[in-house]
Amino acid sequence: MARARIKNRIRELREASEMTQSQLAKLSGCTRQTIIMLEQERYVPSLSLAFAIADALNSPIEDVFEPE
Amino acid sequence: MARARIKNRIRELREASEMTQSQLAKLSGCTRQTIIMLEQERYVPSLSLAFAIADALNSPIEDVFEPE
DNA sequence: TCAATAAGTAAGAAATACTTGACATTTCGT
DNA sequence: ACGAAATGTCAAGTATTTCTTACTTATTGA
Repeated sequence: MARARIKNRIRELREASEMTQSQLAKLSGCTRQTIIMLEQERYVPSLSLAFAIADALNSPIEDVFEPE
Repeated sequence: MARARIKNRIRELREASEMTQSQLAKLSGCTRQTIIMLEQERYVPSLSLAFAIADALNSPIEDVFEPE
């Protein structure tokens, strides 16, 4: 559908919380590869993963993700 | 990964805005089928579609979607 | 210098989201 | 009662996300 890109502050918020990629992956129930891909903005996550990550980062979705 | 279900208020908000499924589909850049599936909570949308729909409904994401 | 930890790359498989098209059913105005 | 508009169902195919596995590189500490 060629939908809009979405930027995220995962790395920024993760480092602010002093978490490793592995820790965030575990907390949000995905793999480390997925976190890497997301931090590099190689794809847009599903909404449920977005919620899980926002939760793990103690931030509302809109703080973590932003459409360009 | 067996991620959490997510409830949504798409139908409720769409009807409050007096929009048909087709109109919402067009506005948010997806098909009518997709809107039907989402209203029936048959699957969880991608984050970008979620943003597009929330936008079309003039509501923040957290108002439209909620993890169970 | 060695081992362990953190981050990155890549490729294929599996799962899920999304589209297309065709047809059925309900609702509603005239 | 009729036709049109809105909603729903089904199935098949495409696109995208996510996982798995395996290997690389850099950093740090004992």
